[in-house]
Amino acid sequence: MLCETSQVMPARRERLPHQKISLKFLADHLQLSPATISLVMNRSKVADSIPQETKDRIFAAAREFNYRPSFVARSLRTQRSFTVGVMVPEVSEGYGTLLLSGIEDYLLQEGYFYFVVSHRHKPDLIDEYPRLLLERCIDGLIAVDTPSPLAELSMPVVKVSGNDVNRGKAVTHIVLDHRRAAHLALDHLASLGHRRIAVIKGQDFSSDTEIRWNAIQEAAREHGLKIPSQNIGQLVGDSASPELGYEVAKKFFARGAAFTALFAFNDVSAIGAIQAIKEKGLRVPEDISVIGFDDIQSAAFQSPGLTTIRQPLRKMGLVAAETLLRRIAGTGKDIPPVIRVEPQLVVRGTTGVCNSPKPSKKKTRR
Amino acid sequence: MLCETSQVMPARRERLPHQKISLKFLADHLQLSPATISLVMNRSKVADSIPQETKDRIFAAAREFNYRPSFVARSLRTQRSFTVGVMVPEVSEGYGTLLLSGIEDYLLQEGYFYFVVSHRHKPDLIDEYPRLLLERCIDGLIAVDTPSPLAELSMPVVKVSGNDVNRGKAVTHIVLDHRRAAHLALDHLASLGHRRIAVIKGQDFSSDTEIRWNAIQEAAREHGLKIPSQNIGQLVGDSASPELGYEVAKKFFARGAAFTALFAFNDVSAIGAIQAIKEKGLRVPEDISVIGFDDIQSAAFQSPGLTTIRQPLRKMGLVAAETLLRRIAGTGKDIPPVIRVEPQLVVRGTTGVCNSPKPSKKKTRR
DNA sequence: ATGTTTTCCTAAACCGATTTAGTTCGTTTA
DNA sequence: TAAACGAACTAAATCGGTTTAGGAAAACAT
Repeated sequence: MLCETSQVMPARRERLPHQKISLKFLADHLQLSPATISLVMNRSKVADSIPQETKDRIFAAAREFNYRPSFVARSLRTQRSFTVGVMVPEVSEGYGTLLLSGIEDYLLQEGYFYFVVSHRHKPDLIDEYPRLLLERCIDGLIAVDTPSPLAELSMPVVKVSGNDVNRGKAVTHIVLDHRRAAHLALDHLASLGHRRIAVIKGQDFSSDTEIRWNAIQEAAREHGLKIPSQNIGQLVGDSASPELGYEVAKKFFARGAAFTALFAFNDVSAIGAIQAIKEKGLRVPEDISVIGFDDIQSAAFQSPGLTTIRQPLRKMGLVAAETLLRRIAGTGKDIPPVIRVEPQLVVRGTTGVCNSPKPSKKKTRR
Repeated sequence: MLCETSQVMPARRERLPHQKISLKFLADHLQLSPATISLVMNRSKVADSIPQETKDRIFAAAREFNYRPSFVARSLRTQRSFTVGVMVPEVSEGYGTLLLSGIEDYLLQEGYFYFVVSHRHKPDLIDEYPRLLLERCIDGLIAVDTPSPLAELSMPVVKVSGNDVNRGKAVTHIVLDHRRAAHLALDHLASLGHRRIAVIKGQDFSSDTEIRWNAIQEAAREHGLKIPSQNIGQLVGDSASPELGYEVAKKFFARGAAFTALFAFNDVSAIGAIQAIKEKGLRVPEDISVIGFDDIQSAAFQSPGLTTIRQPLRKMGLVAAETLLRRIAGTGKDIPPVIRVEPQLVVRGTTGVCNSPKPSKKKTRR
C-alpha cells in the first residue's frame, strides 16, 4: 500500500526565505482546507466537533511557520479593523501627550491600534481628517478638544473636553467638572486672603474656554468677589508656548491692573505669566500668587513648583478609550452620554498668603 | 424603439441613509463596470482611451455620492497600506513628543498614517510589537531609541538614535553628531573657566548613553580635563521625571564631589539636578553651572532658562519620515545608511563664569 | 436493512477594491 | 471585401482571510 507516498500531492511550495505565510500555505501543508484552519484558530463554535488531534496539528504548524493572519484581509471581511482614530489639536508637550499616553495604554492592551492626527485647530483639517479616517475603516474615534462637525459620522465617538454637548448622537463626552475646578482654585486663593484676582481666559477655539470662564465667574460671585474687566485677559494665538501667557500678563501691568493672585487658563500660560511678573520686579508667590491648570509634567519641574488645578489627564484618556471600546462592542445602551471627571487642587510653591493690604471691604459691602 | 426604457435594468439599489458607497454601487448607478471606474479614478494609463465625457460622468457621480474607496480593500489587493509603524520608548513629554510631531507632519502630508506603540524598554514588547505591526501590513517602520532585534523584518526601517549600527541591512540610522555635541558643551563650559566638571550619564538602556559618554571623555581629554570618577553619575530607573537627576546630584554631594559645572544626560535630569543643587544651598549658575541635553520645551520654560545642547528633534523626525518613504518607494540605492544631524548650543541662564578658584594647574602640568 | 445522528471537514460566497487579458464594435487600410 | 486596427469597455482573477451551508463517512437506532 503505497498510496500514502504515491498519492498525487499538491506540490507543496517550499517556504521561501522571507515569504509571508498565508492561510492557504498552511492549508496546503496540513492537507486541510483554509476554512478548517480559520475556524480552529478563531475557536469558532463550529470547530467544536474537530478532534483535538487535528487542532493540535494546526496550532503546531501555525507556530512552526510563525503564521500571522493578515489583519487587512480580516478587516475587509469582518468590517472591523481593531483600529481607532484619535484627533488632537497637536502632539506637543502637555495636555495632549498625557491624554494620549492614557489612551494608548488602554487601546494596546485591548489589542487595538490607533491613528493619531493633529489638526492644529484648522477647520479644513478638522473637516478632512474624519473622512480620511473613515476611509481607513476605523472602528471608532476619540476627538480631543475638537469642535463638532464630525457628529455625522455614524460611528462610535468619544469626545474629550468637547463641551458642545450634542446629545442624542452616539457620542460620549468626557468632561471635567469645571465648577468644582473653579471652586478649588478660588477657595484656595480666598483662604490665603486673596480678594483681587486676575484671570487669563483660554483662546476662543478651545472648547473649555467658555464653560470654565462661566464657572469661574460663578465661583467668584459666591465668594463675593468681583473680577474687574482690566483683570481679565485672554490668550491669543495658536501656540503651545508660555509666550502667550507672558504677553497677557504684560498687558495686565500695562493697563495698571491691580491683583494679588492670578488664575491662568493652563500651566503653560501660567509659566509665561510668572516670567512677566518676575521681570516686573515682583516675586511669586510673595507679591503675586499664581495658579495654573492641567498639571502637566513641567508644572512640577518648575521652581518653585507650580500650584495648579490638576486634570486627571491620563485617567481621562483611559476612560475615553475604555468607553469607546464599549461603544464599539455595542454592549448595551447603558453607556452614559457624559462622563464627568473630578479636578484636584495641587498646591506647590506659586501660591502663598496675601501680603498686600486688603482692599477696603466697604466697597463690596455697600 | 422602446429598448432604452423597456430594457431590463439591474435594480438600482436606492442609497440607504448611512450606507457606505462602494465601487459596485457606483458601477450600478452609472451602468458601467467597477473596473472602468477604478481605472478612471486611479488615472491608469489603460483609461486613456476612455472619452472625457465618461470620465466626467464618473467623477461627477463619485462626488455626488461622496465615494471613498476602502483603504482596506485597496491595501489587500495592492499590498501597500500607506501606513507606517513608529516605535518609541514612551509617549511622554520631551524627546519622543517633539520627534513624533516631526514624523507626523511629514507622513500626513504625504498621505501616510502611522501607528504609535511605546515599549517602555520592555524586551518582550520590543520583540512583540514589530510582529504585531507586520501583521497590520505596515509599509515601513521608524524605531526611536529602540534596540535592534527588529533587524530581521525585511521591511524598510529607519532608526533614530539607534547607535547600534547594524550595517548591511536596509536600515537608515538618524544619529546626532555626539562628538560635536560634547565639544559644544565642554567648549562652552571651558570658555567660562570651568575645569571641574561633573557628568550624568544616561541609563544603560538608552542607545545614546555609551556613544555620548565616549564623546564627552574624548572632548575632555582634548581640553586637558580629567573627570574624576566621583564626578561621574548615571541615571537609574525608567521614568521621565526629574527625580532621577535629582537623585544623582544628591549622590554627588553625599560623596563630596567637587565641581563647578554639571553636564546632564538630558534636560529632564538637569532640571532635577538643579533642584538638588538649590536644596544644598548653592546657586545656579553662580556656584554651579548646569547644562542639559535635548532642548525640550520645558527647558525654555524654566527660570532661569536651561542652557542646553539642542538636538533638532523635529527635524530628525521629519528626516526620518522622509527617508523611510524614500526607502518604501524604493527609488534607488542612493539612500545613505547613516544620516548625521548637528547639535546646537543654546545658551540660557543656567551657565555662567566660574567663580571658584581654579584648581592649581600644577597638577595637570606635572 | 434502513433511517437518523454525529463527527469531521470543505466548497464557495464574500468583503471591496485593482489589474490583466480580453471582447465588441465601428472605422481604416490593403 | 477582408483584414487590421483602435476606441471603449468588461470579465474574471486576485489579495487573504471569514463564514454559511452543506457533504461524506461513521456510528447509532429502529
